[in-house]
Amino acid sequence: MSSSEPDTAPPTAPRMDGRTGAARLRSLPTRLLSLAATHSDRLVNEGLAAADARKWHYAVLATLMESGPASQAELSRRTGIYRSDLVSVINELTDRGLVERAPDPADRRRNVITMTERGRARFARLDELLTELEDEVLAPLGPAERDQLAQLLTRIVDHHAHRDG
Amino acid sequence: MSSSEPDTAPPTAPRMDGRTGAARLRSLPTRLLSLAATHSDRLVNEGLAAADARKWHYAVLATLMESGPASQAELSRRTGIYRSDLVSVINELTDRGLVERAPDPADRRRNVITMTERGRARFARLDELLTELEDEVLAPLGPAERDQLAQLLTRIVDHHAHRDG
DNA sequence: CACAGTTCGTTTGTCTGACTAACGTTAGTG
DNA sequence: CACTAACGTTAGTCAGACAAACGAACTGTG
Repeated sequence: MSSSEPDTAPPTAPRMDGRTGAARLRSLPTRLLSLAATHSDRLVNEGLAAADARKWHYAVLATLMESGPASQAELSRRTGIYRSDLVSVINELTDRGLVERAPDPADRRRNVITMTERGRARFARLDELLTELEDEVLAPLGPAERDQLAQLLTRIVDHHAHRDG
Repeated sequence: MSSSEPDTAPPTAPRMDGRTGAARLRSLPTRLLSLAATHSDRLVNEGLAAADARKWHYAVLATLMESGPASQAELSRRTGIYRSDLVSVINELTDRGLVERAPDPADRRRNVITMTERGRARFARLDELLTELEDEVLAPLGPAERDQLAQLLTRIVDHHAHRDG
């Protein structure tokens, strides 16, 4: 128990380290992921809230920016926002005059969401703001490390995205 | 990836890349962090739920395992669980016979939470389970990459933990 | 053409996690 | 002894992720 570990390597990889108890707890990647995301989300949400915006606003504007007008269902798919939650997001955006919601004449089930000029300007503002916020979140990391982190996270996200929806 | 990058480094670093719109959206580290944490949390929660447990159960047991009996306030500080939420967690653990809650004779405001024998066995079980779940979450990454990820996340978490609570 | 199945927008509601407020009890401190 | 602070607890807010269902509209098949 004190120190000598048998050198017979266990078959299926041992415990992460020699760690047990709370030390293990502190080093658990899933926990670190949760904590980091919590801090990150808080900073981002506060920053955006101060500018009267939400993450979803940015997500929708960014998508419209790249792909042009789209139906809500399409926006839902591209941004990952549930279509039930998207309703109020579009409401907020129209209230602020950033997008317009109009029935699609070609398919009367759909609404076509179009960006306004104000919307484009707004996106530019939010984009800058978000750059600053990202910088704050990633403050302790250098440029190369930030890239690495992004890459690793992308691999994880892609892997799990393909497995379900 | 291809090869030719202009070596004139811009003064204040430009936009992350040449990315705009949705491509930028998809590469935002804060967003990746959120998504990865969502997937990770879901897997972990489902796995633990199948074993009639929750993340908090593991966190508390791990802390008790390492540091021995503690008051709820102390557990709150060490695990990061709010003391208001800790109440029901301890309830669940006592219901399952994994810990015992007794008033502290030395300070009658406090409860002393002590692990039972069953609790220790339970922790061992959960620890194994969590190892499997971690493995599932980090499936697309190799051992070295997992370490890197853990390190990067630790830096971020520590940085932001010191800044507030 | 008719009918079944699907898609779309929307409303409503659930569940979880992070977090605040307040209250009675108990300990220390000047 | 009066004050303040810590403790456990209850209750409640707020946001995000997600399920269920519904009417309206569209699509494909026979």
